Amino acid sequence: MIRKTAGGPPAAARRTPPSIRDVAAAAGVSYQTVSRVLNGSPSVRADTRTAVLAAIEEMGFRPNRSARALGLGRARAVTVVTADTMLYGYASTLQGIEEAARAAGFAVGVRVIESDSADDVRQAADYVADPSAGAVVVIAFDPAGAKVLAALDDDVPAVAAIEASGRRDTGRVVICLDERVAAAQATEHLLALGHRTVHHVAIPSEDGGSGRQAGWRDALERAGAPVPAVVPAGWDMAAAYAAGRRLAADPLVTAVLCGNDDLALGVRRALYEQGRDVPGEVSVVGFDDIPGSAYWTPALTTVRMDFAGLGRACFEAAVAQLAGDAQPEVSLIAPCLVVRESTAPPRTEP
Amino acid sequence: MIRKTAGGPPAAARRTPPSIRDVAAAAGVSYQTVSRVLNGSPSVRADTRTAVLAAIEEMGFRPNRSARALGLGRARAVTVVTADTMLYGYASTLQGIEEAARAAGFAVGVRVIESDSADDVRQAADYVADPSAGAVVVIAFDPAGAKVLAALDDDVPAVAAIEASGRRDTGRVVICLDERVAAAQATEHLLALGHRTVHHVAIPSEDGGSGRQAGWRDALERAGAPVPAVVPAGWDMAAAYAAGRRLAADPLVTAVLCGNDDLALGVRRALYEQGRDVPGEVSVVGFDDIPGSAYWTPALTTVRMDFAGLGRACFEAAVAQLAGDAQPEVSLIAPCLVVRESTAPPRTEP
DNA sequence: CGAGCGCGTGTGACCGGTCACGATAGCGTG
DNA sequence: CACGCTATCGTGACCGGTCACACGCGCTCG
Repeated sequence: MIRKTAGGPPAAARRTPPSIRDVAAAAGVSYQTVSRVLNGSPSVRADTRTAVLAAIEEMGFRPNRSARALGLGRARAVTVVTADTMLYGYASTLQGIEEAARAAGFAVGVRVIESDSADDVRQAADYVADPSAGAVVVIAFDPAGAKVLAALDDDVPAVAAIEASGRRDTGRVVICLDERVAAAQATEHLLALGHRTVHHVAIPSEDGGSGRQAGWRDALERAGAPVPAVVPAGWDMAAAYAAGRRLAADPLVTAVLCGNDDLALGVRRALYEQGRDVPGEVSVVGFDDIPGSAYWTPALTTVRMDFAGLGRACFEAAVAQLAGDAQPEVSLIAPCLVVRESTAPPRTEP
Repeated sequence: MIRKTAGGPPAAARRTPPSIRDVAAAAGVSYQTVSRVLNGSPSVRADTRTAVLAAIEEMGFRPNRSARALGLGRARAVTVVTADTMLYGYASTLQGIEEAARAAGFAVGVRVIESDSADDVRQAADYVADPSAGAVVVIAFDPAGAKVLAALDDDVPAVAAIEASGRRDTGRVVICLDERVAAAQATEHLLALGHRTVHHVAIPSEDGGSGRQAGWRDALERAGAPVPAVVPAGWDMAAAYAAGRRLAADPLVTAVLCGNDDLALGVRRALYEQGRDVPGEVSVVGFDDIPGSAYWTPALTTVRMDFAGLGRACFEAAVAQLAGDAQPEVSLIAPCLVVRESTAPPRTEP
């Protein structure tokens, strides 16, 4: 490592960045006073404070994050635990967390969960047990995230972002987007258009019962419509495409609710290849409102979700937990259906 | 912070996680020996090592990352500096870095650059100057990234991911995807199909001269084709859409190369709304091969880029720099054109 | 047979902050 | 005028690792 050079070259540039003690010496106070200024302690006289601040400014001093974390016991940081970083919902949530963290002067780390195997789950949980991880937000939209949440050591300050409320109690703070009512809304839109029922191509869900899928089922049951078998498609567009081909072959299918916009794309492509017009013959609705969906042909009817808001709320909650404060009120923008071109009344029977 | 409880409740669970000295005491050695085992020092007798390892295992000891970083002078971590986390190229590169880092046992941090203003650039550079940032990878596809790269303190171990070689020398290790030849390839494909020339809707570029745009120009000039004015569209699909409307109005436009797939989507939508068939009347090619592009209608001809490989290579290079090792050889998958449905020969003049 | 060397290990200081406590000064009060 | 209190500031120890160096031991070699 770099050590302070005692004699060094004559006009050598400083090697080691200034420490709190260097600043103290320059300002003519003790290191503790500098520390107090850094932490905004009220018991520092105004002129002392300005002197210290001037020294800090002049020397270009910046507190060492590792040292601070070591002394404090936990870092002023947030680390996001997630099974994926590219999928729109995950990436947007991460973005929301990052923005809020940066605004608050927190460092941000990312730890992805390789799989939901016991080993990978444990490794992720161990990772965030380290104090340098700071506060933790686990994105628990899927089984891997949910397992990590359960495996977390009790004393790591963590909150979870989940898909829908009503999940079994975990003893942890959770913040959710209400996808269930949103999915119901989308399904009702299709029903109101005159469709007999709505098929569902699903993403993997944490428990298969409380999120998008549940909302779809709710709406169908409330309307007394038949509830077709769910078509699972993973996160994979290819799987959605395959599912779409099967659906396309069935003349009774006139409306499809997809677990997310990517799946909707796969389904729509399959429909296209089979010559089934969207929305003329079958209506398709997605979920998430990814940026491109408004530009598709036809533009996709979908449900807009406030993932970024979810991320920000999670950050606030995680920090509150880190500080031992009461949980802040959360106010998220409710999901909303945005109707575009991919839905229409079913073709009237000839 | 949590302090060790001296007397504490009778059967109280341990509060503080075990430290290196606790392990040493349990194994009957000194803390330094434990440290040596942790770092794989060869000068530890085999049976001593196994004893220490057993104690570590039994106590569930995990080294404190902050303490290690403080002692070492730099953290075993990599932090990614980027202007964006959602755009496909950026997100994929980040993903590649994360995978490699996780495999190597490195922590990963993210720091996004708010804008390319002097202030934001400086803040980002300051952030990674902290030793806890570890090695640094700056994604310099855009002006903000390039500015941060230039603003970096000389002694922070950093490498940059850039769009194409041939950039002005920065004195920094840079790793690039050769987009220039890739763009030329795509342009030549269109020319070979019989198009008189190719229009270009561009993403922002770091210097407007060495990346995608330059490759396009190269190919046009080599073929003696006219070089139309570049249509800049930012990162914004709406801007691409607007550009597409203008292009659609010009009957001379028969082929469009877009700076990325998102822009291609905007352009294609505009063409669609104007009733200009793709690829019948105009051919469109994108860049990046985002996951959905194969499922669009028509499926997009585009250039596949190995962003994940770029990310992995950047990580390796950054770590080598952190360790003071020689730069490793990099081998990236070259970009390749994937021809799908959105390109065809121009309609023959009636 | 003693000096020299290499192996395996332990001790002390240090990284750069934080906490707990003590010291000093200035002030008001009985 | 002695006492106590508060505002302000400084000293020492500590967080949990790392480095530099010293030490004891057994071996080889002159």
